[in-house]
Parts: sequence; C-alpha cells; structure tokens
Amino acid sequence: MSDAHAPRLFDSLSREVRTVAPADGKTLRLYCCGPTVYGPAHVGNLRTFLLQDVFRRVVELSGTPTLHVRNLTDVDDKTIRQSQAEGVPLSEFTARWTARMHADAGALNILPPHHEPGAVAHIPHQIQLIQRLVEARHAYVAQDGSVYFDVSSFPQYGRLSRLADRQITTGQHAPATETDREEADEYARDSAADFALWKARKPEDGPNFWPSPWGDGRPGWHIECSAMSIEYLGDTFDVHSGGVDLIFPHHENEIAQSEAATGCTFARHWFHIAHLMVEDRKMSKSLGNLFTLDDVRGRGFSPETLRYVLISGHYRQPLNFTWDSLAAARSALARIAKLDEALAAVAPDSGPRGCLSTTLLPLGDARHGMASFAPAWDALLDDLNTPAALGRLFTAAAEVESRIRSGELPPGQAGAERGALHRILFALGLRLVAEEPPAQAPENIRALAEARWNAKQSRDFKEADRLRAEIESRGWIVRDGKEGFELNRKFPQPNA
RNA sequence: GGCGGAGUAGCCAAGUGGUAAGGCAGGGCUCUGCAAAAGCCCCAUUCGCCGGUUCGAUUCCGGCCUCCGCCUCCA
Repeated sequence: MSDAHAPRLFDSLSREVRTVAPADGKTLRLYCCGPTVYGPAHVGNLRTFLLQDVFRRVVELSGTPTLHVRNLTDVDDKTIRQSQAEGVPLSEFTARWTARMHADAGALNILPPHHEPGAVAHIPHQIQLIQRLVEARHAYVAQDGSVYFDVSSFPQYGRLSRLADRQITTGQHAPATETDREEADEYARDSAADFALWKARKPEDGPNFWPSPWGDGRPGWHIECSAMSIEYLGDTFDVHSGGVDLIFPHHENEIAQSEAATGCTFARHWFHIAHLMVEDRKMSKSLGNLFTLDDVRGRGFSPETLRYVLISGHYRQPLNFTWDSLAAARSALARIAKLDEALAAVAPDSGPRGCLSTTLLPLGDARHGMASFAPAWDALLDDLNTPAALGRLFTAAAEVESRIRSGELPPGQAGAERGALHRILFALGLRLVAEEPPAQAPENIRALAEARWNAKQSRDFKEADRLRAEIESRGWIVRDGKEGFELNRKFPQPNA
C-alpha cells in the first residue's frame, strides 16, 4: 500500500491527524463500541455507526482489508430493567432489539462487522481478564463480592480524557449527584474513581447473574469491550472508535484495565465521532427530538436520504440535524442519480442503470480509478472529510455534465467517469435507489387525464387547464411529454 | 468549578495568513399554450463581538458573549 494514499485520521489520544496503517502491515483491526440493545437506535447512534462505516469503506478501497468488530451490549442496568418490566427473558428481549439494529443498519447500507460479539456470550473471557487484574493487584474484591479496578494502580489513568490528577480525586469535586451514586452497589469502592469490573448479584437482577470466583454477579460495562476486543483483535489493535461521550469514562477505563492486564498498548488510534444536534438542541427524550430511522421514514424520507444527511457534516464537528436538511439531501441525491443516468446514456456498456450494485468491494489503490472524482476521494483520505468530499463530488459532477452536453465525453471516458462515480458513492455508502415506479392512478383520474390530453390536442387550453386543476385537487400531478402525459402523486410518498 | 468542542449566506456545510467549496432553497432568463422537465445566469465586500500582531486575519494571539458535550455506566 502506498503510504501517500493511505487514509489519515485524527487520533484523540495524540491529538493529531495521523496516517492509519495496520500494525501487521496487512489487515486493519478496527473495534467499534456498539449499541446497548434495549430499544431502537436513534439518529445520533446511527451517525456514529455510519461514519465508522465510511471509514471502513475508505480503508478497504484504499487497499487495506479490515477486521471489523462491533460489540453488542446485551446485559446492563437498562436491558435488565426493561426486560423485567416487560416480563421477558433478557436474551429474548435483547434478541429483539438486536434484530431491529440489524434491520436499521442494513437499510442504511452499513456493512456488517466481521464479528459482532455480545457480552453475555463472553462472560468467561471477562472473568478471565478480571482474574488477571486481581492477581496483578490492579483490582480488588469488595465485601459484597463486587470487583473494582484500582485506578491508583494505573498512573497513566486520565491520559485520553486529559482529566489527569483532578479525576483521581473526583469524589470530592464531582457534581451534586454524588450522593445518588454512592447509593446501591457503589459504596464498596475504595475510591470514587475506581470502577466496577464485576458487580455482585442483586435481587433486582432477577435471573440475570453468572457464577464467578467472587460469587454470583454480572460483568461491569467497560470490561466487555476489553475482553472481546482482545479476544478478536489481540492485545493491541489498530483503531478503536465510538462517540465522544465514551471518551470518559468508558474508553479511559478500557485502556486502564486492558493495558494493566496485558502490558501492551491497547488501541493505536482513537477515532471519536462528535454528537448530533437536532434543530440546534441536544437530543433528549424530554425535548421530544429523539428520532429513529422509522421516524424518518414516517416523514417520507428514505434511509439513503438519512445516510446522506448524517455524513454531510465532518465527524469531528457536531452536526445539526433538521428536517429541512433531509429535504435538501433528497434533492441532492436525485441530482447524483441524474448524473449517473446521463453517463449511462453515453456509455451504455458501463453497467445497468438505476439501482447501483453495492456488493462490489474492490480493493486496491482506488485513486487510479477515480477520474474526475479524485478530489473527492482525496478529501475522504484526509481525515475522513465527508462534507468536502460531497462538495467536490458535485463540482466534478458539474464538469462531467458540461462535457456530456457539449459532446466532449467519448463513451470510453464516460464509462470511466461512471465507474469512478460508483466508486466514490461506494466509499460514501450511498446507493442510487431506483425510483419507485410511478403509482398507477385510479381509473377516474386516468379518465380525467385522458380528457385533458384530448382537450389539449384540440387546443382547448381553457378546458385543459380546468382539468389539470381538477386532477390536482384530487392529489395527482400531470406532466406532459412529447408523446403523452404522465401522472404522479402530488405529495412525496414514504420512501420517495 | 474543571476539561473538551463550536459559532461562516434563508437552511445545511467545507475551507484558508492574501482576499469565502459544495448542496438545498430563492430570483432572473431560454424553452414550453400553461405547468413540468432541461439549460444559462444570479445569489456572503463577508466568516459571533472587541482589541492586538501583520503589508494583509474569517484564518494567529488576548479578552468577551452565546451554544454544545463530558466530569462514573449516554453514540
């Protein structure tokens, strides 16, 4: 792989943009913190997964295969509480939301990870890791059988979040909720900074407990990511990703427990994605602006449109999600589809029209095949600048369109440009979905349209206009072509 | 209070020490009986505010204002 054409990405630990390269020179090992499966993912969650997906696509297109692991948190306070409230076994409950997650990810054209381990299926791995930490005296067992990581035993603690010295004494300075936190199972810690590796069984956990050397209980949250990333990717792997909110404490704790156990650098590169805002406000249930993919569909926007919106801002910048931006994205996507059509018309041998194949995953130095779209590709290599890439994509599109119109684009070149367009769209994960065939208008509407056409042919424009208005009042739009008319629904339908 | 991030046209959003990509929306024109489609063109003397450095700052420095995130289990 040519280094100059390798992707570069900001690393939140070193705080600089660094080239991303696999430590073993072959496969890029990527771990992404996945969802807690207790409900449908909202657009903010989806944005994180989407940018991780674009990153993976860029890495693969640039010639490096990936080994992608994304976990499922299927045991924690929320999953347990919810499943019990609904009276279903935890596994059944999380299986349901896992299926939903898969459906949403599929609809958004997110590549499935190579491994998708769940915490429940990896209890032994977690126990083993905790045991190593206890033996190395990085962890201690509390009176109730919970196990805590001793933060004071890991001097580098706080490097990622730059909380450093202050954090160690957080117990004194943390906000007012400290008393709440001291309740329940957390009282047994030596220090407020210590965090749970294993949580002793509590009555409210119901049947959700597992045996361990320290008694019945369940794993803490952070340990699953360490155990499973080490299991599938090794003691050291290349890139670790998640939302910015995971920097502290989750990733900080992962580093501590992993490196304390293995003595190796945990992740070589940290890739954090900024939060999504909705109409300039943070997303929250109380504001009623927590949207899911289904909500977006319900407003008549396709998953492709949502994908476009969610990658239209830089991953390190908070993105402001609005319904207007979805409408804008739909138009933008339609324009790209038109460019594809125009290219296909000039180069009929360049592949089927309409729906874009998404199964091809060409490896190799993609830049050679990027033709006019090379600047867009370069933007993706440069710290995954998706908005700049989209901007350059349209700049290139305007140039190519202009050459098509002036007849300066020979079929061979048109085919190459079309291939390049498909490659850049593949990198972005954007599919050009075939337009829904126009819905068949009901008989009475068709009759009106026929009547109007006949009136128009006999140059009775007054009657033609009257009928057009009549048809429109019934929710249909007439569009005239050379040979005849076309009927379309007046308002965009769901998935339009 | 601590740490981190952000404020660029009606909306979304890049970017740079040398004079503001792109998308959407909007406007004008061409073409259409009308409408649509298509095409051509226009659309930030200005980058939160105030100072400073500089030949020159939106870009660097200082201060201020506003917003957002994290500060123990939220992507």
